[in-house]
Amino acid sequence: MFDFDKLDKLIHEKSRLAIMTLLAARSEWRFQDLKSETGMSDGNLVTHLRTLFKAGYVSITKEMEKRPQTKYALTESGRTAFENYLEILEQIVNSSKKPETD
Amino acid sequence: MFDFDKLDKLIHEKSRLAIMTLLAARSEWRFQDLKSETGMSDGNLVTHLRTLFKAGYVSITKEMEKRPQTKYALTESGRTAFENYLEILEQIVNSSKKPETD
DNA sequence: TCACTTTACTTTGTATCGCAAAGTTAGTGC
DNA sequence: GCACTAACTTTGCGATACAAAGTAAAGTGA
Repeated sequence: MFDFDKLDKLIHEKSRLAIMTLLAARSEWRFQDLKSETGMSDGNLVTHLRTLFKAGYVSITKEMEKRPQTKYALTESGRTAFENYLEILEQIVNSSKKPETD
Repeated sequence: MFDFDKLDKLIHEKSRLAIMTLLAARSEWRFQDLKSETGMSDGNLVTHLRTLFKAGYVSITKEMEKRPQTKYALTESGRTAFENYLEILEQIVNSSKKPETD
């Protein structure tokens, strides 16, 4: 069996999994783009981003071009955590596709 | 992007994911074996199993050989739900391994 | 027979968390 | 100054995971 406890709880949550997947696919995201892509409310999104930020998984860059703009990106540690998470997912997927004979 | 909303909330939860993975790998499980394998408390385990049962994902069979024994198994619908769930996981894993250039 | 154990379940209480809605702050353009 | 927007913060609700303790029913051992 896998160590399901190793499934990073911070990532293993639909909303944050969506965010992490987005962040992993592109180097940088503006708040508004994340918002429209995920369809989350401001408060909800910002809370999840802060959670990921506190964990060190996401970096926050504030800029002031025309309007205030905040950009979010994966940190190294975030990418590592995400990759580890994906590895466990992969194991689950693979093993369940080829069930062991008992 | 994937439809993360399609990630079956009943399955996408560490404890129940563990249970579903076990149930998918073997045709039948006794309560005690699930308990020792997952390390969960009675109350917690039975609650998760009942949740899955209510969703129609798990069947419960009560027997009386020596001690009372309850056996749990995946239903057809449970297996389907699990496979659908795995499919989304797989998409996430695959896409994140080969990130699209933006 | 009676105490004890085991299985499987219920109840209770706590702590956490997702989420929406509404309010807040600060900058921009007119 | 006023409307508008970005990006928060606050508040409150509802759901839920989980542990711990209690319960019921059946078997076992003395």
